[in-house]
Amino acid sequence: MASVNGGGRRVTLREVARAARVSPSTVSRALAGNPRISAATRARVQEAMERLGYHPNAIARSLVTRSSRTLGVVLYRPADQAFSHPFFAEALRGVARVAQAEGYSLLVTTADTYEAEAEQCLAMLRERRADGAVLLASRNPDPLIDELVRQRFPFVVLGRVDANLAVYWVNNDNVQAAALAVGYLAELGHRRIGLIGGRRELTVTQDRLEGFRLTLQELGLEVRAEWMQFGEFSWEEGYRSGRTLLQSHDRPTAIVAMDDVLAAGAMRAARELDLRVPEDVSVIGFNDDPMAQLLSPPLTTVRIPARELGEAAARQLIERLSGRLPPVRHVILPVQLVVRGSTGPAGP
Amino acid sequence: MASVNGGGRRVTLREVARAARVSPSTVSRALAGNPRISAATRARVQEAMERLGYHPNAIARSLVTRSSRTLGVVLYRPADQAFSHPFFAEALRGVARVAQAEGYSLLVTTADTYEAEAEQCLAMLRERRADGAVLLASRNPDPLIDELVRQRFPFVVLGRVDANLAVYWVNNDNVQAAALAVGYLAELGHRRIGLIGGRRELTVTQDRLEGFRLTLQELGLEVRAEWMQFGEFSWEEGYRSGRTLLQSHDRPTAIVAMDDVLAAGAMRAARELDLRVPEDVSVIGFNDDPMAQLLSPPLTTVRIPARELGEAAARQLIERLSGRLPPVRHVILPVQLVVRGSTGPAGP
DNA sequence: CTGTTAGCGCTTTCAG
DNA sequence: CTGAAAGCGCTAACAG
Repeated sequence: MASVNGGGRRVTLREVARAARVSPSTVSRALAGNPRISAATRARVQEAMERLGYHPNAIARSLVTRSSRTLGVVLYRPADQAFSHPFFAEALRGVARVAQAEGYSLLVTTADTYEAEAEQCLAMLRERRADGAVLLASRNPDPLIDELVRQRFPFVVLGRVDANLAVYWVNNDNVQAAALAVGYLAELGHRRIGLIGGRRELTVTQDRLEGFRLTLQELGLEVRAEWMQFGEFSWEEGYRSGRTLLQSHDRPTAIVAMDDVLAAGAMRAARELDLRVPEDVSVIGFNDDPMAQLLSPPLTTVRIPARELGEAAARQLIERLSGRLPPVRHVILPVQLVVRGSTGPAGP
Repeated sequence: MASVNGGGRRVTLREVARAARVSPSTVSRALAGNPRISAATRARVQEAMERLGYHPNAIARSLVTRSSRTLGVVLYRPADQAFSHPFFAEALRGVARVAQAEGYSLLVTTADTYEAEAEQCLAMLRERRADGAVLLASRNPDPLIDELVRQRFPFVVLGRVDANLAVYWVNNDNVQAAALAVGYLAELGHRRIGLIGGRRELTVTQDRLEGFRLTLQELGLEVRAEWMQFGEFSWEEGYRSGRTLLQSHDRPTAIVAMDDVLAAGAMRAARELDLRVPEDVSVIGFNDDPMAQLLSPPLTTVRIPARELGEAAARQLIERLSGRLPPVRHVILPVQLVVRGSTGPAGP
């Protein structure tokens, strides 16, 4: 952490050049590690840089290279709780890790509405603040994605995208993930299975819903509208939905919650209604948030590799930016059923 | 989301000027809302900008204004779990909200070690990628803070800072917060009180530890080294520490965990050892993470206003950057005891 | 191997 | 009220 220049004026490349008695371009080359430069001059330049406490101005460099080496991250936050949601936090961590390893910075945008979010994301790219973007979710339809495609901005989506669009995305098979959950509950003997879902415009909700319905139908089980509730990905919504499902006369014996946070809310609702988990009602979540094992009973869940998804997204985006178009445009990561204590055999 | 220019080349201010038959400076003035410009020309320029789909290049602007209108956020992450920790997530959300409202972007850095974190933070500022930084935690001693002061970079710390340094910070009174927790447990009749703390180099740990000890001494209660455990702010550490404390022969009847995540781990340890909470052991946490109310029993905790702290930090930094030095350099936000089910009277 | 010459796209005096 | 000129700090041909 050695430093020299004490606060005020910054040292410029020009001054280093003067001090080292070379031209600016030579300093620039030394900076870039250009091999076409003699060991002697390189040393002189190095010495001058250190003596003067020089640090290159990234803004100036960006202006000429037309690259900020910055990745924009867009958090869709319909409920104004994006950072706090464990899934997004983990995904973000994955993005951050890869970005950092590749020498990229992260510019994070947030907004209160989808429209504002979209506008900010576009502004970030148009104004050259970021070289590309990773969208931490997708909806269907998604005007932002259409616009990004039209403007030919580089971006990667964490989620599903209309197959007609030539867009990079990373995802897990959410249809199959939901099938896994339903299949497991059916194996345990459950025949009345309820659902607590996220916002219907999100592709993740749509896909898991499809997996849910298809599997119920395949197994010859009932798909009842009043056993399905949708809302924000918050525990309050899970709680509200849980109460609704569990208070109905003909209540389900098992609940598939599309998110561990929703599942936690549902479990709380069950407790308040004096229903035991899993004896009276089984609950299964998605994600395998760290919190899942801390609930009592510990939550059975379909593990979604959030961090890995974020890492894969960042990696794809960076490869795309560096011109190496990866051979595949899509990455699908596997999910895994994690059985814990919140699920059990159906009652008689 | 209207757009014209289709992907490739970007429209520059110069081209707008040409199209509107004015000079570049006039376009620049129109952009800045400069009043010294006639309504007619302004309209012509506006029209040209829209017709060509012009968007100013933030990088070029930054180069000349010497400001990126970007705030750097530094996440200290000794345990490589910063994003995922509810407290940091909430604080970050507060920072993001204010930044966005004031037209600032957020550049987030992460690293695996404290040293790397510090280096990246300095680089961010030296290279002019960010105008200032908010540090989401503080340690004592903290070489990064010393260096930032020496380099006269604008920054705000969320935490306590050596009183000799003229540094902006926002914090809560952690000594008092811990006193609140211990006082409450003592009121319930507990006389053997254990502690699960975070890393000892963090000021938050140091302050809460001081409040813990002082209050025990004032109340004439024992301060036993073997009743105090320290580690990362992770539930695994809370679990490990909880087991250690609760397995000792002469175990405490109450535990102060310096963080809800630690408390959750401790409660899990209690459950595994067949100790009931709160009948056999009371547990109290800090923060009031959303998760706190989902645990069973719901967690008693000292609420720390994480989001408000983040907001205050961002606000201070922005005021500092805009030259309006706020009258106070420090902000202290109040905490609040939230009593739930994890604490109860001491056994006989 | 090194220097010279032009900019990157914008803002900002300074004249008019 | 508007334009001309001069950079912000750096990189990148193109010569030598």
